[in-house]
Amino acid sequence: MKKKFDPKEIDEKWYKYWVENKTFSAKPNSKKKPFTIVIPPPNVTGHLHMGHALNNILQDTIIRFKKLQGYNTLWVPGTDHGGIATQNIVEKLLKKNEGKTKHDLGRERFLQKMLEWRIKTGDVILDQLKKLGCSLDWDRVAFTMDESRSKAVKKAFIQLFNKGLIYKRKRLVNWCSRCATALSDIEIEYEYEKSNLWYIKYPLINFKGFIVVATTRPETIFGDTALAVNSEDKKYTNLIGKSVKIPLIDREIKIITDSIVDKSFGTGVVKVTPAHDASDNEIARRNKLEIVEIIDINGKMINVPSKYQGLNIEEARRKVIEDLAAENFLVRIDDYDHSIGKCYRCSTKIELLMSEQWFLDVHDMSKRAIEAANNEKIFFHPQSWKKPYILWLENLRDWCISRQIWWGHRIPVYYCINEKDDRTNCKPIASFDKPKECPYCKRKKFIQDEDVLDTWFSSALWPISVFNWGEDENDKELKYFYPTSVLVTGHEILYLWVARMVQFGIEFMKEIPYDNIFIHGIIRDGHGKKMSKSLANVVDPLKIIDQYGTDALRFALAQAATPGRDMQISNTSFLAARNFINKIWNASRFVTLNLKEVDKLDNAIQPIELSDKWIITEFINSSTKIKKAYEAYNVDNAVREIYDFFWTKYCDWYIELSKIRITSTNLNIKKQVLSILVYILKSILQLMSPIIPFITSEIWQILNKNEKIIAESFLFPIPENSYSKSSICKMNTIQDIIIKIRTLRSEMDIPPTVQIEASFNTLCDNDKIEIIRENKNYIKQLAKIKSMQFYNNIAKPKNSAVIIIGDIEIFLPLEGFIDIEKEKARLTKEIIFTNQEIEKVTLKLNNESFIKKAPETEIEKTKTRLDEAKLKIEKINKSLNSLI
RNA sequence: AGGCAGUUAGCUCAGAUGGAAGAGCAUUUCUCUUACAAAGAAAAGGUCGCAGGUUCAAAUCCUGCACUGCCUACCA
Repeated sequence: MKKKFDPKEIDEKWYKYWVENKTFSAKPNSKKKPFTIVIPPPNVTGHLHMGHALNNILQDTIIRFKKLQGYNTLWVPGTDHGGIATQNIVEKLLKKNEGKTKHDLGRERFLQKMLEWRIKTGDVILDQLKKLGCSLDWDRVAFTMDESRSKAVKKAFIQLFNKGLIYKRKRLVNWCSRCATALSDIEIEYEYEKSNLWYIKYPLINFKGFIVVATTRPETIFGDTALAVNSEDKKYTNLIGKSVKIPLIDREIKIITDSIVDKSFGTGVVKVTPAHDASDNEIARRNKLEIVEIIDINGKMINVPSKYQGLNIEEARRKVIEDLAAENFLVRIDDYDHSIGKCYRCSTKIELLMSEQWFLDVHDMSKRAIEAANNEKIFFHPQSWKKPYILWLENLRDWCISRQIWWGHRIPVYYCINEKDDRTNCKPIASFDKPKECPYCKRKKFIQDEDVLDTWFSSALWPISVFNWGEDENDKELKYFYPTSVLVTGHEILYLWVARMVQFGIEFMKEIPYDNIFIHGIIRDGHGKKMSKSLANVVDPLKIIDQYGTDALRFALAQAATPGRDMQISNTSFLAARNFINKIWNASRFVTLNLKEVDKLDNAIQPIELSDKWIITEFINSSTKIKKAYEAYNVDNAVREIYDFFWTKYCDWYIELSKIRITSTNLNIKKQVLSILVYILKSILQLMSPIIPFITSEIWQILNKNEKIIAESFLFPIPENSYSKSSICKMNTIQDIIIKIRTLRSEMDIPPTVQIEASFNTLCDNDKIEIIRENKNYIKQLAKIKSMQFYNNIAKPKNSAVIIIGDIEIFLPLEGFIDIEKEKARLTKEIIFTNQEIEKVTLKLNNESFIKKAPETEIEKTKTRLDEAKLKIEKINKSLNSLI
């Protein structure tokens, strides 16, 4: 083994091996249970960021662990075409490079450009996933717009269409004028913005005076079709049913009532603009109001006086305010902050406007998706996400699935057209290809709907489309691998994606797409800020890999990933992880170096000494915890347990103690301890391998030479432990003594190189002293003790320090080192500390209720504490007296 | 406005079923002891956000409050 661990070389070597040997390819096998994950497909434009790294490392860890357990595991890779986001990028490039817009090229040539670009840029992110070590089955790379996935989309659409669940209707939709497309409700991000409330007079008709309305959107007065007040608002009771004139245009509208109106906001009067506001639209529906559109899809004013016609919203607002003020309609302007919807892809302000769009009726699907969670067919990890999921589904409105962009799955709906190329009145037809003949009018000419589907429509089909549902519903692979086992995702796409997959899974497969939903947190930087390009606080995982190695990155992320909690991650986390990886390397090096000197090891382990039994017992306990943690997707707990066991138990104690036998000239003794060193190392390597596959693969291979690689091995069974509790107890006694001697040495400034003597004194021999006698080599080795003597009831030798453990006194004669004053101070401190303990425990024991109500074991424990403390005080006092 | 999470050592975080406060990093002191100075040994550091309550016993359970973050929402 090399002295220095070089991750780069090892990472590359092992990934290449896995790919070449198809280590992670899976086929249906009726004799084995499947465990399946489909990757949340990253966008084709994507570059690996920390969020991806975390998400995929967690998936990889889970799937690798399941493989060790003997499951037929499959992890399906793929990418998403990414709709608007991707089109935006290519549009920008087109503008920059050729100065053209997509319209200059036309739909077909623009799509051609997109495809060219896609081929050129390729699936960069998939290559980056390889760098992370992801155990994906690379023979199955899927893309949401490839042939099979496209078939699935069409098939799903047609089925829903024919069921009457997809319909086209003119409705109020969220509109991004920059992307020139409709967006679904959840594609909007709200941001607080400083704005104003403008108070505008609406003159009453047939009466004197006016009514004042507060609004954030003065430019929309042209679209008002009513004013609304709350019927319980006494201020306005006598105005209900009266009419007012809209300022600047003098159109007449009525004052109506609606319960939605908040008496206490503004003046308690709402101007109702049904074409451009969601709640106003509701009011209009309830009150059968007219709808006047005044903003078009380009964000320009329409149906307004010519001086405003064609202005954009900002301009129109400025002008309207100016004119209102000039004509004395403006009463007051208040500062007002409110949240404004913005496009989640380009941050343009969203306009609400009337537009004809395709909608999917989600009523029944939502109901079934809610049932699945309520009936515990789907488990959330952590559970707290179940409620938001259900709440969201309960309030879900029909999904606007059409987008007015070009990049995506074109809606497979065809309209028959007449000789003049105008649409006929025949019902549109949904079909895979252009129909041959209209079933209604027998015409043979058709045009296809111009719109494409929301990206998330194809994403929602992902768990079934990757198994070729589009081509064959009875596909062998679909039958075997679906439903998948777990979905691993961040909470930001719970609604956008997860809930919809459940809906579609139940709709098309009659079965949920996965049994478990594992939701992890978002990664923040060292200061708790969300990582974003604008804040320039993005940490590039590839850079971390470069700096510290892939395993270090993986380890740090896995450790931070407490389910459902956002996490801060900074350079020190990676540094600490790198140090641990390094520790694994060095400890393994110690084992392999010594292995060289013996020819062959027996496979069977022979625990002989206390430390052997102890480490095996500790390993059994730890490995049980680690497995449990993996099973529950608590990867962070697994990491912690691994870290603790390996570093503080295996390295700090067992390896150190093993050196006594390792250096023995008796080869059998050496082999005996080596067999256990190797056994534990191999076992813990297996348990580590899901998190840090590279270094564990390498060391495993060095230890095993011609055996199967670690990724293809099966977890060792947990050995039986007949010596469990006592070995831990005994070892703890020894450790306690060693630590206390070390502490004393440190306090007395005795250099580590100086060996000292120790006398153990008791009133009578007991179990403890027996254990110490049996394992005195351990104390000698780790506490640097030259020789140990055992006495019954002797006085403290002169110039010696004392350590008290139960009824045992350890005298350390420290000629030349001991500083009497220092020792006095030390013992006095001990006394104070112990007295506090006595006080606390006595108080507890004097409490009658405690004696009466606490369980027996607890009382016993407390009594023992008191006895020990009293004994200790007595002995310390004796020592202190002898010092004087 | 509602919902959900968080508040534990200087920093980042662990702490099922209530029974003596834990880790890593940073700090201090020793040590190149034959795997490892990216290390070893040791020390210091906490009225577990605040206020009540339940209990013999609360970081842990309950209630209220404060602050932070996220999500949802029709406040014009």
